[in-house]
Amino acid sequence: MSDSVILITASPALADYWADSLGLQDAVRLADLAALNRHGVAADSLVLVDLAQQHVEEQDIVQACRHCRVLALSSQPSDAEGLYWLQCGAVGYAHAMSTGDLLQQMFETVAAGGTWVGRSIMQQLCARFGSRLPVTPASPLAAKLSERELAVVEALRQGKANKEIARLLDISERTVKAHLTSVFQKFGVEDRLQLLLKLTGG
Amino acid sequence: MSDSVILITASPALADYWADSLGLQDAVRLADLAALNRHGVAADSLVLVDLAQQHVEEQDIVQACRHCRVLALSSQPSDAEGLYWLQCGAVGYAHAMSTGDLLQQMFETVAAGGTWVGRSIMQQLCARFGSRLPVTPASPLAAKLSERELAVVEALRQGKANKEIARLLDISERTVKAHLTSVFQKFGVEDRLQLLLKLTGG
DNA sequence: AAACCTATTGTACCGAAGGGCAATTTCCTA
DNA sequence: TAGGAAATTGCCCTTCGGTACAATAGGTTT
Repeated sequence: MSDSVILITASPALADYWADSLGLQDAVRLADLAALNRHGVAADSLVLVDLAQQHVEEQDIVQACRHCRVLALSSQPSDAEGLYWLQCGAVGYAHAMSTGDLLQQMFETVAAGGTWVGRSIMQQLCARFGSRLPVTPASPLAAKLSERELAVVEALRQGKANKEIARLLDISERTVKAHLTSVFQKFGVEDRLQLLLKLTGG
Repeated sequence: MSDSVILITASPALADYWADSLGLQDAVRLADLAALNRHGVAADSLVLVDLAQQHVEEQDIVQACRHCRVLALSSQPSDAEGLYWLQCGAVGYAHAMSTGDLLQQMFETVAAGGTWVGRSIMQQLCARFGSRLPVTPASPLAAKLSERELAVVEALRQGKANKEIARLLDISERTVKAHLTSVFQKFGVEDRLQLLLKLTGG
């Protein structure tokens, strides 16, 4: 079981709803994430956060998620918002006014060490995961690019600069440029930015 | 909830264990995924698959996951295996001999439309993003940008150069640079390439 | 009114990116 | 064995990207 539960919302009514649904009348209540980080709480606490509040700093989210299990609850859920919080380290994301059953469900799931993620978001997460996989010799890219060019492209995909790529592959920066020039031609683009867009389907 | 439940395992004992733990004495039992795809089942069925069996074709997995909610259960769980199945579309992954409580937990989670993912796997899934967060108007980060900065970012998204952006917005190239410098700071990146990666999520 | 924020632009500097021209090496094929 | 493709690198040049140091103007907040 979790050491303690913290409810974070500016709305007393919402906190009441959560507490009633989950049987947590004695849960700690705070106004915002900043307060959580300022005062600190027992490590590994379970934190329910109402996303209605504005001005949530990314740093606050990351810090909170590092120390506690954060369950993000939005009054207007969207996949984008959910992905954002999950990437910051939240272990669950759902509608703030979910039914008691669903809240109970999520609560038990995360309490058991799992992560509660809606179907749509999970699919997006996996889709991105797939698109991030390194280019394999089996992909259509390989047909056009040489082995070395592929290596350079892979590094470029990570946002690396020519100098970094050179160090990475243990070749001179000039050679990196040579490979890139070749790749640009094969793909009909003018620079690394357009290449990246072409690769990632932007 | 689910239209029907299918248990896929070559081990009758394991099928019994699942059925007992979840109170599904009347669940359909099949030997392997191929059988599921061959005969077909009610769409959106909940499928528990024992991963002990060898030679599971990726195509079979993907096809099964497209039509049903697949809960992958391994006798020797590993993050790599879990990630593989989740990528294929599974909605859950855990130890095949998990405690009845945990099985029940997972079962209810996926029945509720969620996804059961262990902590370790979730972290890896998120780690694949690195520090790159997809930013949409729904994300808190986008709210940090001014109207003008958003316009510049939008153009950058198209792979446009500073000079083009300047013409597009009818401002000087210097102003474009000013806006970009501001955006870089707000997003914690060093150049347009990293910004793009952060925006598109790779 | 003073303080402050945003948008705008200029000049200037520096490093990164991209490419032209040319040379060398290695490895594979006709 | 000669020819060719791929990889490698150097030198030099141009353009682009990013920033430091300012300055001006309009709008908002206190």
